[in-house]
Amino acid sequence: MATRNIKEVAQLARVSVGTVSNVLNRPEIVSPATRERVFDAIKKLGFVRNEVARHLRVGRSRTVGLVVLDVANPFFVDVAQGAESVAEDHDTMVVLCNSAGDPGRERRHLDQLEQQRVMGILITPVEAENPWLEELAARGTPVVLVDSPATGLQCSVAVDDRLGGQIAVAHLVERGHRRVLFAGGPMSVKQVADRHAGAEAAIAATGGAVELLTCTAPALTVAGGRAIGERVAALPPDERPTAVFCANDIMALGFLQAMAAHGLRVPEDLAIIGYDDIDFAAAAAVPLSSVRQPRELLGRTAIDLLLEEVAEPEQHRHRQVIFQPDLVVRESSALRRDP
Amino acid sequence: MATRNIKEVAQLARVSVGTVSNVLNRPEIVSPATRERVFDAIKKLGFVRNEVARHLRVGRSRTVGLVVLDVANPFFVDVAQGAESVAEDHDTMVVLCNSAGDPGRERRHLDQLEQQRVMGILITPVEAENPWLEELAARGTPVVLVDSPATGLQCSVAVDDRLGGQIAVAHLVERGHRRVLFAGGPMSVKQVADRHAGAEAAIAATGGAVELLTCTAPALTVAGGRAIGERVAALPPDERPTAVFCANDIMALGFLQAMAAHGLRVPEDLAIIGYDDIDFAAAAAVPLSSVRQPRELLGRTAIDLLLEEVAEPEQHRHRQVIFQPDLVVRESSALRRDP
DNA sequence: TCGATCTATTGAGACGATTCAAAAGAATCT
DNA sequence: AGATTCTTTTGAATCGTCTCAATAGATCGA
Repeated sequence: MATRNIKEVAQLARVSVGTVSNVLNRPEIVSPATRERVFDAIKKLGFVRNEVARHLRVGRSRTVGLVVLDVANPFFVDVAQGAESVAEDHDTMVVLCNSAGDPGRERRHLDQLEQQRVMGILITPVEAENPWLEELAARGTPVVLVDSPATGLQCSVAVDDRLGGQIAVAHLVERGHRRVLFAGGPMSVKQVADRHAGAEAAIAATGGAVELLTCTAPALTVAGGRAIGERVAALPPDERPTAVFCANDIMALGFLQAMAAHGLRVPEDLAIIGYDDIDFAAAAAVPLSSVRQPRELLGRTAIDLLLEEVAEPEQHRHRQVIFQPDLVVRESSALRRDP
Repeated sequence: MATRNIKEVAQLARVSVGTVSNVLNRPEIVSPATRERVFDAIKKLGFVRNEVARHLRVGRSRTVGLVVLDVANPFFVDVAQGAESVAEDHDTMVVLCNSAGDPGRERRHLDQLEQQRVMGILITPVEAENPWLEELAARGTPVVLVDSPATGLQCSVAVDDRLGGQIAVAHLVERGHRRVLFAGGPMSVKQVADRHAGAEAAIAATGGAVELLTCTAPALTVAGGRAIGERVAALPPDERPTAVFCANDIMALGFLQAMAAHGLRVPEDLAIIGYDDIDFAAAAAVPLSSVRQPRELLGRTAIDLLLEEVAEPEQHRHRQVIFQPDLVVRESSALRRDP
């Protein structure tokens, strides 16, 4: 009930409010005796500094917003943890927002964050083209794109998704598969489109020897993967692909569930490879092959770029950082088959 | 760079700041003509309301903090989603903070949230006894305990963990196991202690026919579960338990990995049951039996209680809501064995 | 003892929005 | 027209903290 303010502390310690503020912010310029007196008063009253007022006055916030596509996807949790580990060292708070792939929710979160005058925003945008984001940046909130390459107007941190798609499918081709399915989500999601493009490139390199099917779910979720799995299981065996490349691991887990439910064996009847290499991939019914991304590093780098921009807004040059993915082969795609 | 304020808008629209504020907050009392003029000015300037100043003046925040034990545990992600779904309807933001089971981190998050003068805090505390939390509440920030029963001084939402532990172990006993291991974490975590107590109760009910071993890891993580699994695998077969009850699902997944790594079959050599029934449990190498908790409901109820307290602080009576867990039997404990 | 320096403390504006009593303007009635 | 009521608009005060120029007090040298 009783939220004390600096004035009450000043009164009790018999000093001016300016002195209390000094004790809080530059204790070294205050004489030890008064400092002690002020600390006592603070403790006695249970005074807690009002960061809202401070922020209003100082004009600079100590929180950054992180807007992710799906908090239920451990990939983003790891990205968030990477970001938070750096933020912590800078006495900064990361607030995690979930757009859940919905542009409306994303927009609402961005509005809120801008209204709160956060120090900056890290975001994995729902849609590649986002004029709203550029306006936001133009109005003065630094934005760093995460897991999505920027066009030069902003900083970004990403992993080469095209390359990732390529090494995934090249691996399946190398294992002897001649009929490969890409199980993805909305192509409007840049990551999906890029991974698909990589897959196509790998197929093209075979000179027509391998066929690529494409099937998309409304969202990159366990349910989405399961739904595609159901459709595949329903196909006559000779039309069925022998391998599937899922746009991410949680879809792959869903796909795997569908296979199990229909008695199809992985990798004997059908090989699976996912994307992200989340921890649960290794613990799946059949340990999943996957394309690994440096998840925490992604988050750490993103906030590094942001802090850099905030520290020196004038001489800051936007940068696009790109990491390389790599392949992790596990049981789900380990089998070599004769074409 | 250019963050406009209400004054600039007022200037451009040739009205007073009071009128701009009215347009923003009670547009109906402003004449249509001026309202239009103000909206135009807002759009032209790209004005975005400064929520910080607003909050300072109004004294009430539109954000609540949610401090969880482990964001990497999908259980808490689901709780968070439940909370957020309700918050959204009240135009409120949920900021998710991860204590990662560390009292220091928890404390720092609480400090920050209090300094930000959040509307309230939902928390799964690291330690059962937490005087700090009570002081915080006494100073005026409403607190609701999540997944941890309160003593009456606060609101809380929990699931009966003792009952959960009991039904889990009773199920194993019923399946014929006579040597059961409880794989837990620090007993200072209330949930762990309660589930363990439930397990003991189920054992006691057998009148000495069944033996309970207990083994704890430093944290309720995949790695923790794997570590305990390693130790179990290293035991001579006749000393090995035939069933294990893990304090949560992610530990169970780790335990399962260790079994697979050492060629022990589940459930033939050893049955496993977890806790939480996270989505990944059903998708595990061997689909996991688990004790299900109403995860989203937990989050929704918690924020309901908080909003209730905030709405009517005077006549609010603290309440302790308790839900019942239930058993989900899957392959990992399906086998009946002869004692 | 009187300045000159240096150190500690003070207190009056900001910061940007909201509120509300009061003023101004419009509309209605006699 | 003048009085009365109703509708709009105004602008000063406020929220809690920080900043910084100004002041007070202490220390030192001559």
